[in-house]
Amino acid sequence: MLSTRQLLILQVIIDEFIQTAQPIGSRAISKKDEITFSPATIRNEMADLEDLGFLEKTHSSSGRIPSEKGYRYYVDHLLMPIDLSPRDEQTISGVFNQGMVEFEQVIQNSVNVLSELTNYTSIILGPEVYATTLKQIQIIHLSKTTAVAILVTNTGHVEHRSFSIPKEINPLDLEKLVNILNERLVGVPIIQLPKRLQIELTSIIDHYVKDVATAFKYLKGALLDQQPNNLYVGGITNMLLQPEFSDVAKIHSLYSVIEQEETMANILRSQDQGIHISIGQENKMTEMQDCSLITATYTLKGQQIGTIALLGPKRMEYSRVISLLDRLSNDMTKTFKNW
Amino acid sequence: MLSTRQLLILQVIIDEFIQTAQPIGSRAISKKDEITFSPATIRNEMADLEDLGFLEKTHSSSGRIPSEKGYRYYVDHLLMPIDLSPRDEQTISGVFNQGMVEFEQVIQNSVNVLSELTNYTSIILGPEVYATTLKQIQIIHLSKTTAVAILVTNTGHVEHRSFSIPKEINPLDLEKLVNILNERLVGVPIIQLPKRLQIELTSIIDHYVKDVATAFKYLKGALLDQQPNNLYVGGITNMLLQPEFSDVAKIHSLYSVIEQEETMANILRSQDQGIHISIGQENKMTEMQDCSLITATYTLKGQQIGTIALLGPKRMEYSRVISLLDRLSNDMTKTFKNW
DNA sequence: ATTAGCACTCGAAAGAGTTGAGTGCTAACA
DNA sequence: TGTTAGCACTCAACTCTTTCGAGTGCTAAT
Repeated sequence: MLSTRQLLILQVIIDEFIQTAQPIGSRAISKKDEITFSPATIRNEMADLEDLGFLEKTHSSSGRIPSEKGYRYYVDHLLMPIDLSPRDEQTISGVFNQGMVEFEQVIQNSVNVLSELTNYTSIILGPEVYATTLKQIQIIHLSKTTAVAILVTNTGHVEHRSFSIPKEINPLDLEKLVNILNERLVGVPIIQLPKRLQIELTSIIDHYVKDVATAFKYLKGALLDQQPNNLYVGGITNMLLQPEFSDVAKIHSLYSVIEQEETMANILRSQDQGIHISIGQENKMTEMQDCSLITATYTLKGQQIGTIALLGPKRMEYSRVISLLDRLSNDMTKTFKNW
Repeated sequence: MLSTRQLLILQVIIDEFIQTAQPIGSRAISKKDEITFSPATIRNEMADLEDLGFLEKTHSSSGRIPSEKGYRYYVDHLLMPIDLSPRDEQTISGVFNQGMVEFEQVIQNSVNVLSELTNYTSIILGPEVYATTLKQIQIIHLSKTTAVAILVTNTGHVEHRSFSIPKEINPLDLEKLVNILNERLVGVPIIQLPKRLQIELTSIIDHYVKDVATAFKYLKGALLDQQPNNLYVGGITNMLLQPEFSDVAKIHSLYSVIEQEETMANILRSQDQGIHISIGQENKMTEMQDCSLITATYTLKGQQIGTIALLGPKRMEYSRVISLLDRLSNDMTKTFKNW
């Protein structure tokens, strides 16, 4: 459908625009080494590319900038995977070779390295609760009337929640109860915990061990209203460096979406396995429609347990960013597998 | 030193400027109910106030804006404490009446309510380590080779850290070790932990229980490199709403300071007991010299254990903000005391 | 001591002119 | 027939001027 020459021109324009954020004119294109024809020819081709919807003008006599359709075509057909630069390679290796043994540490480091290397905003959705299972429940008494319940998952994640112990609860009952819970719930996926606690155990405990029923009622409250916040964001201020966000209003609306953890988590959660790119209007959130979002997933035992993403202007360095995300999601997957 | 009339004019100008962020002219001042004299008189007084350094002009024929000296005088002499508005009152009561039992919850809620009510950025330094003591150490095995060490403080704070268990370590030794540690270290202030671990125990363990020495060597590593991050920030994007920060460069430099948790923590840590106000250049960080920082401290057992702060433009609503901080720090102190 | 009056200042907004990087179109060329 | 040189045209960005008005300081009158 597009001639080789048109593809070449489209590629040059997008590559150049990604670097400069400025409209590209025919003369500038003709100066490129790989371009052997004159500005006039280029102008004709550009006019055609514009008619086809791949390019846009900012005003009637301006150079061209890529349209969203242009980016989409570029990403789908023109992008060739590049190897990571030695520097990127080294930085990432450095992070993953330091022998991290904690989930949050891996994620936190990944968020940091991503935003530092790219100057975009990186967002990582932590391991999904349905892939992690309960390792142990512990109760630790802080005082006569307060205690903290600690929940450890197989991924090394620790959730805790303090609660007050009503007078009518016997500390021994509480201990007994925790033992029962551990017996029955260890290995259960976190996501099933509320249900399991609610239905299965309530009846069992009512039957077998009447005396801990009251204790259970209180402990359940403490265990249930966990809402694990597993969204990690890095390099938010990087957006301020992008010329497309020199407008405070834009920044503000974008930040307000990122701040809505629930919304962002849902967006990342709904991503398919592998690498996925949303350009501009392809994003559902209107506030993100000046941006591109590139996501990759990482897995544990073949099951997708989380998503890493980069948010930047539409003129992102797609090929580099894709390589980075690919490398990072693999490294994460590998790291988790080794545990 | 200043006449009543001058004080009145200074007060009107600052009050007005706090609302509008626009220079105030003599005519506008004369329209105020409490002002009974003519613009010409006001102009004379304003010229005097400017000579004394309390007011500034943005250009030679503009109205006046308060200088930093002006704000300082206002804060020191003109501010009268006001009662919280019913709405503020209600919002804060709502937060503190919900029976929170967890340290982090209290702080997180306080940060949120502060930034929501004020539209400034709120920063809270969590309870200082020297005021919190160790409640318990726990080791939970995740797999044959990995475990997570959990550290609970008397404030209900939980720190955790995964580590891998080298082959040469006997799990039983590890357990024995944890028991020993708990026996000896419970009640020790967190800040002394590294020292205690390092010096006192190393020798004791070497003496008494040779077999756990190796285990200790590894566990120590896991316990020592905790750096509790106890800085909570809310409403960072609020700064974008202030007209004095319509410039992206300013925002960026300000954000970069706030992001340096260590720096911010040190600033908050060095605050005196009670409410303290730093206006503009009074702030040490150059990036914050367009801002005012108002801090209040909260206590546990009479000892100052943390700081809450509001960061905003120099034309902050000082009286309201002070009332809010005062109320909030009291509520926090009270809440912690009740536990 | 206060104020009315007036000349003066200066930023902000609006308009005019200039520049230059870009275009589209036409006609000549290989 | 595809390519290119040439040229008129467009428009944002910049600069320069003008106008406007909200403000001032100063002086003289009350």
